[in-house]
Amino acid sequence: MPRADDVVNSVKRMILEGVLRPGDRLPVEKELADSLGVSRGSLREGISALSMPGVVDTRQGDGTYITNLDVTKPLAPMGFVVDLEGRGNARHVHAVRRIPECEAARPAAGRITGEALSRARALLDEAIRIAGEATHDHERIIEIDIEFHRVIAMNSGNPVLAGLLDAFAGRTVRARLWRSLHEEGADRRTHGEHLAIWKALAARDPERAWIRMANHLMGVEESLYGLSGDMPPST
Amino acid sequence: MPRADDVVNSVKRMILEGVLRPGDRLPVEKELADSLGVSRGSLREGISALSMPGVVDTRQGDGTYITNLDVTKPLAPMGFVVDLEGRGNARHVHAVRRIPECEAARPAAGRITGEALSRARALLDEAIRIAGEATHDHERIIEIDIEFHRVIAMNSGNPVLAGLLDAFAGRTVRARLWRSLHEEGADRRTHGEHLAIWKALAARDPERAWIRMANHLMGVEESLYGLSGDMPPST
DNA sequence: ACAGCCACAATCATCAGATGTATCGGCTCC
DNA sequence: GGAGCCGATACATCTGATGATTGTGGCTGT
Repeated sequence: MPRADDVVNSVKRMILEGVLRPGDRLPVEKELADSLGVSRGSLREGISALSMPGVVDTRQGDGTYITNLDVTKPLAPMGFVVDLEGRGNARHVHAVRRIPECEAARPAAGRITGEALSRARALLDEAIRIAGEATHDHERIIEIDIEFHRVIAMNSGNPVLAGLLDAFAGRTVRARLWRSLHEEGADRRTHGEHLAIWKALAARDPERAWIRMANHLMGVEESLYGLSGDMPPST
Repeated sequence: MPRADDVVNSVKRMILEGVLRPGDRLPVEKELADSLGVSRGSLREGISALSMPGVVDTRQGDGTYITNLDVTKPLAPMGFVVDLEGRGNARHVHAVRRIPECEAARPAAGRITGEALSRARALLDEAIRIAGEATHDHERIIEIDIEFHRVIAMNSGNPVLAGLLDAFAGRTVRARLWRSLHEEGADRRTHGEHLAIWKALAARDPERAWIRMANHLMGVEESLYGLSGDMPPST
């Protein structure tokens, strides 16, 4: 077994046994390397592997710390695979995305904060303003779209759900989606659908929010692929 | 930005752009390091980080290869976090899992093959047989449970959905969560619920399959965490 | 006494070079 | 033609040195 894997397992075990706890700082590289019987290079490889799924966080000049472990972090690397999957299976990816996205909108209607509601509204206002401008900042529209959906996901009350949506509706997937969408000049229609979702949230109406969200995403899918009775799991 | 992150991003980009494809071998360390303008040490840190979520696989004396990327691999580290933080996070994971699982059951009812149906039935028969035995092979029961759900997911018609469920309901994430369940002797109740799902599938009744599946998973969640009106996104 | 600036020490980041070890593929010998 | 040897190749690991960044504690000026 590679030395770096030893490091990974050792640190994991130390965390499981409570020797290291969230927020703790790991021993200095040299010291930890010696105590594990590996060189600094191998140690750093192991630590690097642990930092990918967000188990540890290392800051130059300061030290390496155990993060506040939560299930959301390991979801991030999944976004890459989803992006990749989107090259050949975009339709399937969108069909899957629709499911949790709708389920997030439902509880969000019941528990979204006034602040988040305002923020969502501000985003929509900015979007329609940009759509009316001559420059038509495409990138910014995508940013807003992502952020709008993220606000909803984060108010669903389930961090895992929010993380999953981050992975499935990340930048790459969304960019591909908007490229074709924009060509049809669908900006305004999209804005209308977003607004309908916002109103349902503001009205604290879960069922309405669910329907508006489902309608929105279904519309997007149809304008991309047409209406094929093939495989999409119906909702 | 740390050099190792450069490596990670560069390799990721090369994969996304199709320069590197699953199964391909990466250039030799020295060569790749030079082309990215980093030292071998930094390169290895980056590669090490990529190997944790299973993006690449490196074999001594041979080379480093791009793996067959699927959504399951990046989620493997999540098992660790679930083990660690336990209840709080696990509940969220389960709540999220329920959503796509139910949505997979629906279309599966309409398109599942006779062969898959037979296989699912055989699994259930084996489960009830084992439950009746004195030895009571828990591990095998868990295997069967995973496989039963997998058969359904694979017949949903959406490979991405099947992958997602593999990730969320696969061995790494689920093993420990379900051990306690089976220790309570809930095997028989679980079997009854599974059978109800199977009957709905055999009857080609999507709505019935959805309900049976939702009922099943909800029951599991309740026996694990109790009925808390807290956060689970309602379905 | 307090605020702001500065130098120092601790710590991670990165590099270069050397040596060990596993794998694969071709060659030899039977 | 097949089994076994052998060398080229590639990763694995260590050592030692140097750069970059951060946090801290002391110093200074008001």
